[in-house]
Amino acid sequence: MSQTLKAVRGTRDLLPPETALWNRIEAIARDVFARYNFGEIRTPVFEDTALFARSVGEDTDIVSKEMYTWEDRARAQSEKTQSLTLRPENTAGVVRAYIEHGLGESGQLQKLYYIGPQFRRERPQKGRYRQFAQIGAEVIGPPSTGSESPLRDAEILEMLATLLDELGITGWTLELNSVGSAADRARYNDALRAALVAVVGQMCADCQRRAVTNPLRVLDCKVPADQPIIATLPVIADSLDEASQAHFAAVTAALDAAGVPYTLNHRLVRGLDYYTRTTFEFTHGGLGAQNALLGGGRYDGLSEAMGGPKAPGIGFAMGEDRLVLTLQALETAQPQTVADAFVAPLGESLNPAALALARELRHAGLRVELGEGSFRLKRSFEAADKIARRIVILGEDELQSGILTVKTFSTGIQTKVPRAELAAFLAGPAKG
RNA sequence: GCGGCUAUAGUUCAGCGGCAGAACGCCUGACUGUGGCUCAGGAUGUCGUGGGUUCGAUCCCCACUAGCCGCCCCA
Repeated sequence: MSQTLKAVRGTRDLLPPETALWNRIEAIARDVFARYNFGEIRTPVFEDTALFARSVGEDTDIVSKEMYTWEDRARAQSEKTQSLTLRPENTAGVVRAYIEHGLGESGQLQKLYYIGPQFRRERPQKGRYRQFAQIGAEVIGPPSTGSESPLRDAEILEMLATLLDELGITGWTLELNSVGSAADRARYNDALRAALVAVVGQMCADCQRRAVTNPLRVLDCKVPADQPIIATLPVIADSLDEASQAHFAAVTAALDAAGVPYTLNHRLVRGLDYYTRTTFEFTHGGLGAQNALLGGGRYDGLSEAMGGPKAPGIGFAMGEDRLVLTLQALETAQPQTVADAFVAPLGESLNPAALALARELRHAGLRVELGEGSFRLKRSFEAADKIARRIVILGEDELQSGILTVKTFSTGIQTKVPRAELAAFLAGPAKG
C-alpha cells in the first residue's frame, strides 16, 4: 500500500453520487446570491504571504502555524524570490482585488460571492480538512454607498437564514454578538486583562495561557470550573461606544422585523483579527466538535489596514464540507440518479446504429446509457436494471422495422415503440 | 502541535501464536433475444508499511503512515 499513491492527508476525492449533492448546494447558493444581487468573484488560490499576515493577523493560529507557505524561486538573476501562500480564507483576497481594481471608484456597493477551495494545515477530523471548500460573500464599498449601514448586516444575516432554509438545513442557530470598533475592542481587551490579573490563577492551564496571548479567547473556555469566574468578567457590550451600541441595536431591530431568529452570545469572539462590530455564527448540532456551519462579521478597517481606501464591509464564509455532512445526516436516503434509458445493441455489428440511436435520444434531452453489442442480452439487462428505468433493445429486427423493443423495469411491461415516438415514450412516467 | 481508539476481500466487519473468514457486492451457469426472486458454482486478499520477539506472527512488541474521536483553533 505504501507504494501506491494516495490523496495526501486531509485531502480527499469527492465521487458520484456525493458530487451531485455538492452541485445541488452550489446551485442553490448561486440562485440565492443572484436574487440578492450578488455577483461572483474568483480570486487566485495562492497569494503573496504578506496579504494573509496583514489581514488575518500575525498572531492568529491560521497565520502562525496553519498556512501552506513556500518560497517561490527566482527564474532570473534579476528576479527576487517571493513568499507565497495557499489561501487559508478568501476575504483577504477579495478585499485585495477590491483595492487592486479600484472597485470602490464605481460608487456602487460591491456585493461579491465566491465558491472555492481553501487550505489550512490542521489536524484533520470530522468536518475539518486541509483542503476544504468555502462558500462566502462580501458586501463592501466606500461609506457613501451605505456599506457601513446596519441594514447591510441584517440583510446578510437574513440572506443566510434564507439560504440555509432553501438548502434544507433544519435546526440551525444564529448566534450574534458585537465586538465593537477597533477602539472599543482595544479598550475591552485592556479591561479584560486587568480583570484577569486577579482571577487567572484559579483558572485552567489553557486560560492562563490565553490570558496572555489572547484574552478574548478566555470567554470561549468550556471548563466547567472556570464558568463562575468567567461570569464575573467584564462583558464586551459594556465597552461599546454609543455608535457601536446603536449599530448593534439597529441590526437586531431589522432582524426582528424580518422575523429572523437569533440568540445573543456576548461570548462569541471570532479568531480573525479584522473583525469589528457585528460578529456571528450559524451553528448546527451533529457536526461534533466542529459545530459552526459558517461564521462571519463586519470588517470596517480591513481595506485601510491593507493600504486601500476606507471601505467598510461585512461578509461570511460557510463550510461547504460541513453543509454536506449536515445534509447527509438530515436526509434519510440520498436520491440516486437514474438514466431514462439503456440502449442495448444485439451484436457488435449494431454498435454504430446504437450510437446513432443514443445520440437521437440524448439530443431529445434524455439521460441515456449506451451498452455494448458484444454483451449477451442477459448481461445488458442486468447492467441496465441497475442504472436505468428502461431498456431499449436494438437488434436486427428493430433496425429493419424501425420499431424498437422497450421494457420498463418497474412494471416489467415490454412494448414495441416506433422510432419516431421513442423519445416521447421514454420521457413519460415509468409505467408501461 | 498534544491525547484516546482504529487499520483484515470492492464495502461493512468477525477472527486466531499453526491452511484467511462471514454478509453484501462482483463474475459464471441453469436461460445461445430478457433483468429483478431462486438455485448451483467461482474469484475475492502482500491481513496499512517497516522492523523486532518466536520453530512459526494477520495475531505479541516497537516505530512509521493513515483514518476516526477529543483538545487547540476554525468553516
